[in-house]
Amino acid sequence: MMNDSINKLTLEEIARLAGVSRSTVSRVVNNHASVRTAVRERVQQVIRETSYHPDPAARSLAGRRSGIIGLVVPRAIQFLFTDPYYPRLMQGITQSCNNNDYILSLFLFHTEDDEQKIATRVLRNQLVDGVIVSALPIDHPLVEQLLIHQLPFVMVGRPSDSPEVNFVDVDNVAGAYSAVSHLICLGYRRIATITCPPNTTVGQHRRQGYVNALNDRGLSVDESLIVEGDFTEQGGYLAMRRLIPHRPEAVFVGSDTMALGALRALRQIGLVVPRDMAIVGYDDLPSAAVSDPPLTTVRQPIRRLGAQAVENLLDILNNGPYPPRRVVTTTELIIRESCGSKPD
Amino acid sequence: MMNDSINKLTLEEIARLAGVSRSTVSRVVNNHASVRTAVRERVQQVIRETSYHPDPAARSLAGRRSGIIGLVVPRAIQFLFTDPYYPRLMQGITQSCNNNDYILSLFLFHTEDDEQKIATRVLRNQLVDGVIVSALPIDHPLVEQLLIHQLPFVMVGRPSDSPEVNFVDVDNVAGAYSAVSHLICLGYRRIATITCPPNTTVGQHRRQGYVNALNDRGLSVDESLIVEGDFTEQGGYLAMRRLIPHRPEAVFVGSDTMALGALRALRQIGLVVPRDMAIVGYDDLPSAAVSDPPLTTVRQPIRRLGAQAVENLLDILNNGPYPPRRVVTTTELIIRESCGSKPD
DNA sequence: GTGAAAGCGCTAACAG
DNA sequence: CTGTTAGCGCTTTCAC
Repeated sequence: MMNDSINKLTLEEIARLAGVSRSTVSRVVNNHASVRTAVRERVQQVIRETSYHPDPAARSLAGRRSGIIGLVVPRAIQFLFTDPYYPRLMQGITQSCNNNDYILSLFLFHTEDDEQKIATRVLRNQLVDGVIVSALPIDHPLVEQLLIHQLPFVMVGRPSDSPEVNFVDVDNVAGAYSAVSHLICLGYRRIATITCPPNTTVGQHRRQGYVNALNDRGLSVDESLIVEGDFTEQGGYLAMRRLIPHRPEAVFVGSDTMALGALRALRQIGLVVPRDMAIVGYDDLPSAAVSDPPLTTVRQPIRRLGAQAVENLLDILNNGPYPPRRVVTTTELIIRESCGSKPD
Repeated sequence: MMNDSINKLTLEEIARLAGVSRSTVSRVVNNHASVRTAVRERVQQVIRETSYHPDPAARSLAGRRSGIIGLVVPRAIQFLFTDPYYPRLMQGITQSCNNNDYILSLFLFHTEDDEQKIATRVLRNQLVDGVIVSALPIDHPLVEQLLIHQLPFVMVGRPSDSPEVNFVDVDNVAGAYSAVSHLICLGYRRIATITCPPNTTVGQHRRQGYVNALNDRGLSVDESLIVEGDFTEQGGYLAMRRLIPHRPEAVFVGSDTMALGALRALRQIGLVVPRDMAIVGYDDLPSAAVSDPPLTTVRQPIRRLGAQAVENLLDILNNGPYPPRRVVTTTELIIRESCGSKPD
């Protein structure tokens, strides 16, 4: 009655206060070029004073975009979600979302039913403008579904093939290579590896790096020194137990979490790292620095990967899908105590 | 031309196919009672055949609800987000969201700017129907803001006072009490504690449980045996280093993550747990079971807390805010090796 | 460069 | 119990 600020703020209202039309305000809000500078500034002024924010629902109904992107974690890898890797990835993702006024929705599928039901909902509706999917087992159907529905997406980690798929990843072959090379330089010859699951590209790439490093130094690959892990601590523990009878001098473990399990297996039977066996991990999770002994490990910039994935996704949203965005960043070998050391 | 399934599916379209009006379809979709069974079934049939899903944007524009809830992690506790506690909490939350066709958005604030900007956006717009906030430092302004804006919310962990605030929590006083009592039963007398930050209710409650247990057994509280931690591994490490000169026989640590740091401090100077000092943690994170030695700890049902928070929030959304929903669940003492043991 | 007008797909009175 | 009718707040042609 005496104060119109009680009215809900709408474009209309801002238009009235600025003495222009609704369309003009919309243009200003959306940065459309064709608005006279004077007018633009007046409108912006009003928007600031009223601290007006456009209604996202109306926006996504009228326009085509929701301002939301999704992070999809399929059931197949849900058990990995508790790995410290994920919180860091999400930190990177949200940081970039915050910077770009985008919102992140989290889709964790627990059951097949979830996966079915929600996937449909997400894919068919314009609920999200695009999604980020973390690395998947090779040939996981999700990729194809996303492709079919033409929902823009960026994968964190590398897809198996599909030259169309956008991704951000580290060079896992090189990362593993650097770790194993370092072990060789230190004088170890009988070097084993606990791999990531072979049905993942990271599993394949890190194994390849291991093999390459051995080959390049003229060391032969002994299949009995290659044991499969499953990304989990327990998996690392079990793998190490299988490895122990083969008496490796050093082990390159495909992830820090598994390396922690491997350390536990060694400790349990009284073997001392690195005196009795050297260990190198992968990821450089926070726990790697405080394990016993501290882990030498291949650092990957997890937060940055998350942030980069978002940036690429938004770029695709704004500028179209071609060419595919494919970013490969480098790793860094962090040398701590678990690999032993010898003076040069 | 020959196949109308190419048309975008709308309420209108479903109505046409089922030979009813748009409103009727809407009623069926929203489970409004007043629809004849025969009609209802016919409509449902069509919906199934076409696998129609209502447009969430239109829905939230016309109706009042977005079908989205938020998980808010303010900057003040962002550094805790990497704690394994969070992934588990999110698993519980998403599980419950999935079951109720709700979507979770994640709001991680990294900077003050974020906090300002996004909080405004979230709070003022009907972007989310409600939010879940994880435990906050006492008197964190977020609570008041949410209250003022009347955005429904449920806190995981206990608010400082506010009888209006909905929350789910465990009985931390009792949890700590059970841990310390157990140490006393084992024969320890000189029992220290590494606390959670005192500006949190969990810090206060767990400390209270510690004090109560000592008092009830006629043991006096020695302030030099109470050291503050900050929830982090490093914090636990530093706290233990301060504690060591006072030679406690046993330490009740306010969280597993800190307990891990405490173990590291002891290991570093060659003290053996539990022979030289007994340790009990809190949370029962996965890493507690595989630490060296495995941690005796107070288990809280983190996933369940998350799921429960969502259920309460949705209940509030559907049935109004009164009475406040306040759920307190119990903890369970998990006895492993770090506390030592004596035959009865 | 700016305004008018037509929806986006749905919910919610209001009639009947 | 069901249909008709207004919008929800915004984007977007299309004129001017």
